[in-house]
Amino acid sequence: MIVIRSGSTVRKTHSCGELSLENKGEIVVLQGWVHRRRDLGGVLFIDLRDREGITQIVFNSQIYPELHKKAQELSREYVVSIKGKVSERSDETKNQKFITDQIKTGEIEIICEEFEILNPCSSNLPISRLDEEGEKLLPGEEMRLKYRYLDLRRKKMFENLKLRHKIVKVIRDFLDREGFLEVETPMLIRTTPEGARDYLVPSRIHRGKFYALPQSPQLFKQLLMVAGFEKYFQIARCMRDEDLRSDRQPEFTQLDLEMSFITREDIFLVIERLFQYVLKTVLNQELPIPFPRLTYAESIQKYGTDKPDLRFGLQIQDFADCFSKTNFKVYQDVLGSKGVINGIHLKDGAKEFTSRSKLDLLLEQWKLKGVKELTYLLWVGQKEFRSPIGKHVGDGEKEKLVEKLNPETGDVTFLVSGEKDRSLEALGKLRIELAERVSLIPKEERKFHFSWIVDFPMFFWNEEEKRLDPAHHPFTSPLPEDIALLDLKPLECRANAYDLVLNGYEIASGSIRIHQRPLQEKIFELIGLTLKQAYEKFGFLLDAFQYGAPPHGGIAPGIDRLVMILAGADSIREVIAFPKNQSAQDLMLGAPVEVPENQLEELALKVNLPSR
RNA sequence: GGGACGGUGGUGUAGCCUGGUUUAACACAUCUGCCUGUCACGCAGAAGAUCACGGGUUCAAAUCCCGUCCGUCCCGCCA
Repeated sequence: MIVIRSGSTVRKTHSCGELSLENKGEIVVLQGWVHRRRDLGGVLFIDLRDREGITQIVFNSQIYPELHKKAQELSREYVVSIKGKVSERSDETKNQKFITDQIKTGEIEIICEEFEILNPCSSNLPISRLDEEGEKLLPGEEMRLKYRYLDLRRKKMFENLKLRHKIVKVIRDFLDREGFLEVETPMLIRTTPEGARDYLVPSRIHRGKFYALPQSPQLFKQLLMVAGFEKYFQIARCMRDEDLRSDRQPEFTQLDLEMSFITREDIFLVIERLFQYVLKTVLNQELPIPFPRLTYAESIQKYGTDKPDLRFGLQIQDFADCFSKTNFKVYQDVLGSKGVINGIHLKDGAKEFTSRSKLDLLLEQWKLKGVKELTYLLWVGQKEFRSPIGKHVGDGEKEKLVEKLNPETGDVTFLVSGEKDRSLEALGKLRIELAERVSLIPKEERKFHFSWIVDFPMFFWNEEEKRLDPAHHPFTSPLPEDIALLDLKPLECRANAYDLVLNGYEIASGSIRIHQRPLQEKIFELIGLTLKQAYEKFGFLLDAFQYGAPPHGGIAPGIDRLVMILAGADSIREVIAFPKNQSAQDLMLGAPVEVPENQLEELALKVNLPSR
């Protein structure tokens, strides 16, 4: 017989995380999931779980034989309503695991007097262990995503999303107090020529035409500045149809923020204070401000990337001076052709690279990655090293190396020679690999190193299209002192743009915008948009600029990455309730999916798949 | 689009290099029985896998080779 219930007639009086000795003797009702059962024959223990915690329920055959018999039915993940008396556990049977500052349920148990099964659960659960101890037994991500509602029952996932909620709430509280106004901007907008691929939405009313989903609310927030809102923010969803990574999803959330009548210093200060407040409120951690600043050029030179992980040193050093008079043909040629010799000195590297064969293996691996110019010096004394290029290094160079590095036995120096950008990029990646291999980044210890990267170049050269591309976006203003370079050497012109970097992740990007029409027109021209094209695409912005646009600028921190780092997770999927897999599918819903012919007809669309 | 790694009962892994002594092993989950103080309960037992798919090599393929599909990570891409 199927019993249809609209729900139990009784309501829970407490959560599974709040009872303690203070409630001793009370009759309570708990409702939740059967987390685990321990059947000892005459006595049956049920761990009842809800989002707040776990409380032990006891069925005793001597006290309530009928109830004890009926309770045999209870199995994992059954949803039940339990009525019973809060009872103190004897000292030996108290569970210390559930006696903490926040939780006291290990002190007590519920002697069940009545229960109701609100819903049973199939015995073949695709995720067999939902407890914390079972984390190593978790199924692969495919399973977890397909049965996401089960995966989300796990404490870790709930905590991650709770942390996310708190962070977003604290951000809203802070910005509200600072006088920011949250404004919603449209999701159905117009496709833009620049940037990432757009997600398109066909229009039924205007057949053959399409909306695009926003890649960011960029233009709207600038227009809100023109409208005089002065301080705007939004927790905004953004969509970009590009390939995924562990820190990139096709739809993601940004704290979008913009201010008028300010300089970048005002942006820095408000963001620094915001993150200081977030860390204090959410993790009770002190965050010193101001954050360190690096120019883009410095960051590339010292760390080989524009998002350096500052939790450890291992800076890249320039070794050109050591080899300026070398007889080694390879290095002569490199230095003679505007090349560079850079390197990283790893103290006590021999504790990881215990033999030359391990170092040779590393060289092999990097050769496969396309970095042939990597070599090493393994120091076997304060003045002696073993190296594949050992016989090419003369006494003069050796002296300079010793003077520069002051090495000790066991140190390893890694050198990469060649074209500047490529070799620095390689060393930047090597730096991360070395730090991981010698454990310079302690995982348990939550360290958060924020830094600003400033003075980005205005443009990069796009070799395929033979034109300048904006490094940030086309509404970014140049540094005032570099405006003159726009005409002369645009590639040397620096932008008034900045990134915020946290532990090696870019977590925010922003700029002071252009607010004057002639300059905006000039930038469009430089990136290869004719005035006519610019008007077609961005006429509304150029129009707006002629009606009194205030100077303005902003920034957009990525919420998913921020929460991921604060949660100590290694993928943003761990902090998104319903994420997509790497091929951008929702495995739970089975999206994307074909649509019925009549739906396409209404939109005047025809699917034309290439045959293969 | 490219590269690396992986796909073995419901779930996670071992076995694969070096083909046959494996009736495909282990843990978790499931089912049955026993058990009154467990808390990742314990004990005894049972059921459950054409080893992702297709082809090839071989007397013999989970194991070697080729192709396809799927997953994760990375490169490209992400103003």
